[in-house]
Amino acid sequence: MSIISKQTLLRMPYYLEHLKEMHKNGETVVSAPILAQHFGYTEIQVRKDLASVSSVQGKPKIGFNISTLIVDIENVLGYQHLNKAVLVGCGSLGHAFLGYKVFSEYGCEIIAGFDANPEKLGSFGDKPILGMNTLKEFCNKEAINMGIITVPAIAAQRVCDQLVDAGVKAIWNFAPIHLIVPDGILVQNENMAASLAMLFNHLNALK
Amino acid sequence: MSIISKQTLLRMPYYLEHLKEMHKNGETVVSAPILAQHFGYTEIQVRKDLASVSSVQGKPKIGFNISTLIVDIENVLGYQHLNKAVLVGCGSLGHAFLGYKVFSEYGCEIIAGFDANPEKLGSFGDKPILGMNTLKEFCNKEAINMGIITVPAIAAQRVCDQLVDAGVKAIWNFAPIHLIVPDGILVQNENMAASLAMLFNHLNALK
DNA sequence: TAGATTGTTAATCGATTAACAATC
DNA sequence: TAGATTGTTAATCGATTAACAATC
Repeated sequence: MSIISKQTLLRMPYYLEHLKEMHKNGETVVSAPILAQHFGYTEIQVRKDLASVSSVQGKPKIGFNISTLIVDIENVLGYQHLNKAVLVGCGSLGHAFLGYKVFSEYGCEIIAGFDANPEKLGSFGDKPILGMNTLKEFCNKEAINMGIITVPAIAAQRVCDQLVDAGVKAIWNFAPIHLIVPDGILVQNENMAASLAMLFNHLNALK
Repeated sequence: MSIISKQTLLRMPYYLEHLKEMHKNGETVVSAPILAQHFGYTEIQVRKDLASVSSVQGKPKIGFNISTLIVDIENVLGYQHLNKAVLVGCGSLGHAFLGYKVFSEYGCEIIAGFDANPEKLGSFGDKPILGMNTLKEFCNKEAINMGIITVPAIAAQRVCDQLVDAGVKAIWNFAPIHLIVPDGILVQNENMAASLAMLFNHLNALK
């Protein structure tokens, strides 16, 4: 187990999903070449990826124990315990995330939504939707260090500042805008516009 | 205007957003150092990015014309015309996307949703929700070449196969699974699990 | 033993950054 | 002209791939 590069980390959820599938099918060991073939990666890349997360060395001619690998990857991904988060911006995307149970499988539990619009306050499903004036107090009380931004671009920087002020250290940003944050705060951008750009670029190249 | 690298392409939506903001504020020219400072990029990176998309060379001591850059970037990103897409999987995330008007600003128009569950068929807002048995015919008739997958992991590969069979050439995949596709089909993965992994990794490093 | 798979060390590749000459 | 900003060519860096020895 060595230091894990960013690119390796991004591949881990795919390995995890597939290993769980294999485990369900009763398989117990897996080798780098097998995984490489499935994913269309090179053998060497898979071997390096596994080496960087596995708690035990692989066995020549055999490979890796699937159950052990699953636990190792879950640890690397931070799935040991549920990480609490707040979400700001309860529009259509925000609502979807509040009701999206899949996040909890990835170790993330959204415990409350916030919105600047008083008409949106109340609750959605089992999650409360609170006013922005209570954000800081809430985050402090609940020891929240992750925030999700699903507001329009124009409002995103202000919301970001408020989250930082509330003590949040990691921000998942769905607004298509570059956020300015102090050192030590991580902004993970989920830029739909950028993804669409990749797709259109591919389609245009076909013509 | 040269060939645009993948990384450069991914930064373009952020430049575009900021340039539109500057334009709205009445500014007419912008230089690489100005943009670099805003985004926290290096001057040289911004200069290379702009050089690879701009239709005209920048002017020493002045910079680039904002309006021209905006048009150039929109062309690169494929925003000239609305690209039609279908969405498969009308759960909470799928519903959110069907109602998410922002996609149209990024050049993407979802014209119909599809679902395997007969109870979900009908419509959502102004978008029809159709059965999977009509997917191929619909895509052919409407000349659709982009599909969005928002089904659970377990169903994703089968849906992917059906989209490919329906003639789709670009797939935007929200299921946390590696999809196997023939050559020439682009899969753009939007892996929420991977993003969360980056965020948790950062948080864990703080402890 | 033979062969498949492992881990390690070196080479390649793409992207970023640095150095510098060109220009308005 | 002087100085800011440009584009270009070279160096660095991180990630991927290749080559190869170790091992069950």
